[in-house]
Amino acid sequence: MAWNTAETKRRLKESAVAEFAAHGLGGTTMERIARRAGINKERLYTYFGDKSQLFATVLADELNKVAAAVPLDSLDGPEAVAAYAGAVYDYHAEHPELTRLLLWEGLLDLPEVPEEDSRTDYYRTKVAAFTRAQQANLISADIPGADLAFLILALAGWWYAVPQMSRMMHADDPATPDTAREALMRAATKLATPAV
Amino acid sequence: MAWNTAETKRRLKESAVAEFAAHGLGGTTMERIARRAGINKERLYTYFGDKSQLFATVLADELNKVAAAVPLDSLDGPEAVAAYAGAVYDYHAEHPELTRLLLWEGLLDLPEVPEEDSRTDYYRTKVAAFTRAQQANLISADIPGADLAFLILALAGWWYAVPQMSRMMHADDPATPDTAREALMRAATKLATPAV
DNA sequence: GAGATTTGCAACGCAAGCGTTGGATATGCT
DNA sequence: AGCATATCCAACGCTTGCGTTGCAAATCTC
Repeated sequence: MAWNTAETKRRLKESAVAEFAAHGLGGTTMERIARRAGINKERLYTYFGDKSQLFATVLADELNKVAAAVPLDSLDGPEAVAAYAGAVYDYHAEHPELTRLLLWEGLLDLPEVPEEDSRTDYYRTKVAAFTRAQQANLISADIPGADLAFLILALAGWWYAVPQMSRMMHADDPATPDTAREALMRAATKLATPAV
Repeated sequence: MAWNTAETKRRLKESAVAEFAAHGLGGTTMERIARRAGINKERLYTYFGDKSQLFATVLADELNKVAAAVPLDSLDGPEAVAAYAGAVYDYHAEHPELTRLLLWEGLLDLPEVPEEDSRTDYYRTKVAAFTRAQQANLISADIPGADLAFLILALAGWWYAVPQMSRMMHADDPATPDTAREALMRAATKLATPAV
């Protein structure tokens, strides 16, 4: 069997993403990352350094993807904002590991956020799309662009951050992914619609 | 010195809340909980069982508080909804540990949510306040009450769930607690105002 | 194809942290 | 006072999991 370092690294990182997303930094063991990948534990150390370095690497690589995630060029009205919110929601549904990594990063309160610069750039383009649409009077301007963009992401992400709260609040009439998505899009539309 | 079991238990639990909130289940050690409380580790085991039982106990006790947290009797209009959102935001600011416990609980994805019944009751009263206000035509009814209530909490909580995202999105014009609160209240008002 | 280099792994040393035990000190009961 | 019981803790055993080492197999170099 031919050497294939790149593939080995890829498999280890893929496995690390899954384990860290599922159990966090503290709950994950190097042993299990290696076993899941079907590769010896020692490879992790030679390729990625110790556990916290591996975690930082995984965060850096994967969370750039989250920031870049859903494309957003221009917003021509409240409906486009709602469509964006829906797309973000769908992205979370398709990539639960990345969402969880993002939340774990928030809880860990790291002094330095990995890849902060490039991620900031990605977010900046999203915010710019909102402010541009506001200046063109296409969507409501009574909430600052950065805040509006952030709150739209809040509406889409909260379902995944505290699923147990959703369950308890919808005890009498359970939320399905569809009803949640529908509510979210209506809310996004309202936030983006100018007040009369 | 007289025996004071109750006080000892209270101090241990207080310490456990702080440690679990700061480091999560995996990142917390029983040793440190005990040391922070100035009490021997063994007490934890006789009083609360093992680590995961202690964690469950802490969650059960503290998260009931979160659910009950901000009183909400009746909502007489969109401004009242905004005031409620602001109060929830303030509560998060004053009790960051409890917010973090809530988020950790969400990430752990426990099969059974501790104290689910009583917490559900608390949430039910919040949702009821929203649906009642909707039926009385005091606030917008185009988003189902439970979803609206849930999304209001999303707006207030997201800042604490992903502070790093807030920082990156506000890179050009940093958010302060005040601007965040202001944006949140405007958003809440918009969500609660009937469409024209 | 001999030697150097790289990739891989089983087995190990060692530290951290969980949970326990044996005994000391304080309180309650008679 | 004397016996029983409850509270407390220092010290310990033992498991888990981090990070390493020594060696084998595969690939590259000349």
